Formats: sequence, structure tokens, C-alpha cells
Amino acid sequence: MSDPHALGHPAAPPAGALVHIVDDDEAIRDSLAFLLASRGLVTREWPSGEAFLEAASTEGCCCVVMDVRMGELGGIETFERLRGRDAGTPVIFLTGHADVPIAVEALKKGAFDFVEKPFNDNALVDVVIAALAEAESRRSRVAGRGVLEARLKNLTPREAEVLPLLLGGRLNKQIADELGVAMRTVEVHRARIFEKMGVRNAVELTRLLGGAGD
Amino acid sequence: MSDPHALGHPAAPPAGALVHIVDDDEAIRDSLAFLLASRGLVTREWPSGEAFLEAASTEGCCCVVMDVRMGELGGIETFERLRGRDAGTPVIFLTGHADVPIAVEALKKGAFDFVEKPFNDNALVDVVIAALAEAESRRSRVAGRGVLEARLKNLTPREAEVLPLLLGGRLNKQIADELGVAMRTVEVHRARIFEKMGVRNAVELTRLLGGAGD
DNA sequence: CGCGCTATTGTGGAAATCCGCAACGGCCGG
DNA sequence: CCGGCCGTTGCGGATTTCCACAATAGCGCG
Repeated sequence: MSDPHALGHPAAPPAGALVHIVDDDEAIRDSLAFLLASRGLVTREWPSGEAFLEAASTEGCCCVVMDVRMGELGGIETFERLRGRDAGTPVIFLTGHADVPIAVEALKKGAFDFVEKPFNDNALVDVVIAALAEAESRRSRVAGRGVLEARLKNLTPREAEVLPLLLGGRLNKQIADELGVAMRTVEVHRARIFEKMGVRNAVELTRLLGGAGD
Repeated sequence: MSDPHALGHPAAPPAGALVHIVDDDEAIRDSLAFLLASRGLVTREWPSGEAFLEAASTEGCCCVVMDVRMGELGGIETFERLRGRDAGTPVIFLTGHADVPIAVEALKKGAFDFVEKPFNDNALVDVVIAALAEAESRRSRVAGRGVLEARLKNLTPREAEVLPLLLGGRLNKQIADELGVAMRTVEVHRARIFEKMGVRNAVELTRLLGGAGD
């Protein structure tokens, strides 16, 4: 097992972070919870993939440590269902069986890491802390995108029509010709777009949206 | 083993594509070469990681199919050295030993795929073709970046100084104040930047460079 | 020394952008 | 019916951007 996204030794976990432990073996769950708690991490135990999916909230900053092999619903399948509803939560798989295709599949599907038992305690905790940092990073990105999308949704239909033309570097005169309106009208739309998007000019808007206004 | 980056059934490989086969077992090399040739792929065999690194050119569109365990220089180490000099060539690892940590490590280090022997012939060919498509895609991206960097290098020192200010959405007057020059001077630099970067206005420039002018 | 390049600056004029103020018409909901 | 919102347009004026033409000074290289 390797140190996955090592940027140096992982620091303290984000505030309010939670580690979900999903395993049908109670002894293992408890043992993991004890280990993580001894490093100041808050955990929540789940006896099955179903239980986890049914009742766990992954809204706050959290990650999942999950066994690959479980009763009805296996770890990989649980992971896929989780991704369907929340793709931002990092998942670390544990397995007691050397199974390369499963490991490859999990990682390619986006699992954060894949750990064979028995594992080194310190190394696993480091992976968990790194996963929590990644979870926090993903949340920040998603939040920023949400603000942007809300602002875009606040544009009127006509403003939304002008936006890509504006981002294309067109003159007001050209846009007016294309839409069959007066140049003054384009100026009004333009000013309203800047105001709603919280920018001062076309360059700031372009930096904010890049190619996303197409 | 899974279909890695499946976008549907992989099409024909890019023109001029080459598959490097790196394995110290000659029989396996020949067998692989035969299989890939039967699907119209051009191959080149290498008996060791050293031989491959020393004499192989990875400039054109190509990918590598490599055994994990080899004599002196192992597959993973060969891969790391290759990445040090050319990070764009996709590498597919083959292994006859179930070894999860190695698989996890390889994928996390950026390997394209990891395949256990014995493997399904058709599936392996599909992975190779997908890897070649990925190689082509990476080359296009790198080429585009090269053109951009050449243009940026063509700017005079003063122009390079004005660029980030321009991309920050600043007025010519503000830039002039900050640099302690006349507004006319800023206009000249600005016009020269547009000309050299092949754009017509600040919006086009911003789209081209995004935040990269900082 | 002459040439090319870089950096700077001024003049005058045109085009583009920005915007306050004002107004009109249509649509929708309370 | 009235008010709010959307879309449109005009006027006049200010600011900003763009640029042809012209010029100077400094530096490096053949």
C-alpha cells in the first residue's frame, strides 16, 4: 500500500470531518473505529452497504472506508450507487483477498485508494486523512460552481442569448446585427450581464467563465 | 480486467501508431506481437526496460505494453523513468502474479491499465487501441500548448509585464499609472501583444490564456 | 558605423464602450 | 387594474480604445 496523494505528511483533518466505516464484520469495524479515534478522527459504523446507503448522510466533509466483500451488496456496487448520488465522497477500499482486477476496476471507477489487509495502522490513517483533505477540496470546488450556476440561471433569456456572443469577443455592433436589435439594446444586456455575474468588464467575465458560456 | 476508458468500441488506431512490447520473455513478446499484428497494429519488441529506455523513440503516437517483473530494471521503475522524460505515453502493465499493492501503485502513478495474465485476447487489444487513442489525444493537447508557449516566449520583456495586468481586466490608464508610463505606451504594448498572440481583442486573449498569464 | 529592435511619447481623429434619463409595449400575477 | 419584469429604443455626453504617422534614445551585433 502506498501513500496516495502525498503532498507531504497529511495535516489535521478538516473541521467536522467524519469517517464512515462500512464492513459486515463487527470486530473489524470496531477495531478500525478505535484506531481512527485514537488519531482524533470521528467515525460512524455501518454493518452493510445497504445500511450505509439508506441512512448515511455524506453532505458534510467525510470519506468512506469500506470492505470489498460484504453480504448482499458488495463494496464495489455500494460505491457505484454512492457515486450515482454523491460523486464527491472519497472511498477507500479494504480487501483481505489479493484480487488485481477488482483493484484495477475500483481505481478506474474513481476509488480513492485500495488497501490490502493486513495493513500498517499509520499508513491507513494517513490515507484516511488525505482522503478527507480531498473531500474538502472537492466540496470547495463544487460550492464555487454552484454559485456560478445560480448566477447564470438568474440571467433573462435574452441575456443568456447575448452571453456567448459577448464571450466570443464580438463587437456590440456585430451582436446587434446578428440579433436584429439596436446597439443600445446590446449595451443594456451587456451591462445587466456584468452586474448579475458580479464582474466589471468583459475580460473579468471571460476569466470567470472561460469557455463555459458556449 | 475491465474496459478502461470505454467510449464505445474503440475504432481504428491513429495513423502511424506504434506499440512497444517490453518483456524479457521472448515467447511472450512474440505472442503479443503476433496478436497485435493480427489486428493491424505495428509493434516493436524490447527484451528489457533498459533496452527500451535506451533506444526507443516515443515521439510519435505510441503506447507501451510492459511486463511488471523483469530482470534488472523492473516494469514500474522503467515506467517512472519513462515518465521523467515523456509523461505522455500511455503504459499498460502485464503481470502473472496477483499483486494488489503493485497494481494500485502503478495506477496511482498514472499507468493506463493493469492486466493480469492470462488475459482475454480481444480485451487486451481493445485496451491497446484505447491507449493509442489516449496517446493521440495527449499529443494534440501538448502540441497546442507548445504553440502557445512559443508565442508567449516571443513577447518582449515589457509586453510580458503588461500581459497579466491586461488579463486582470485593468484599464489602460490604470496599467499606465502602475508602470509609470504614458497611456499611449500601454496601447502600443497592448496592440503588439494581440498581434503576437494572434487575437483581435482582450476577450479573445483571455479565452486563449484563461488564468495562464499570471 | 549602420541597422534592427525595444521602449517611450505625442498628435489628431475615429470608433467603440458606457450610461443617465426617458419612454413604450407586452406579459404575468396579485 | 396596477405593478413588476422583460425587451426595446433614442438622445446626448463622457470615457476608453484603437491607430496612422512621426520621432527620440539606448543597446547589441555584424
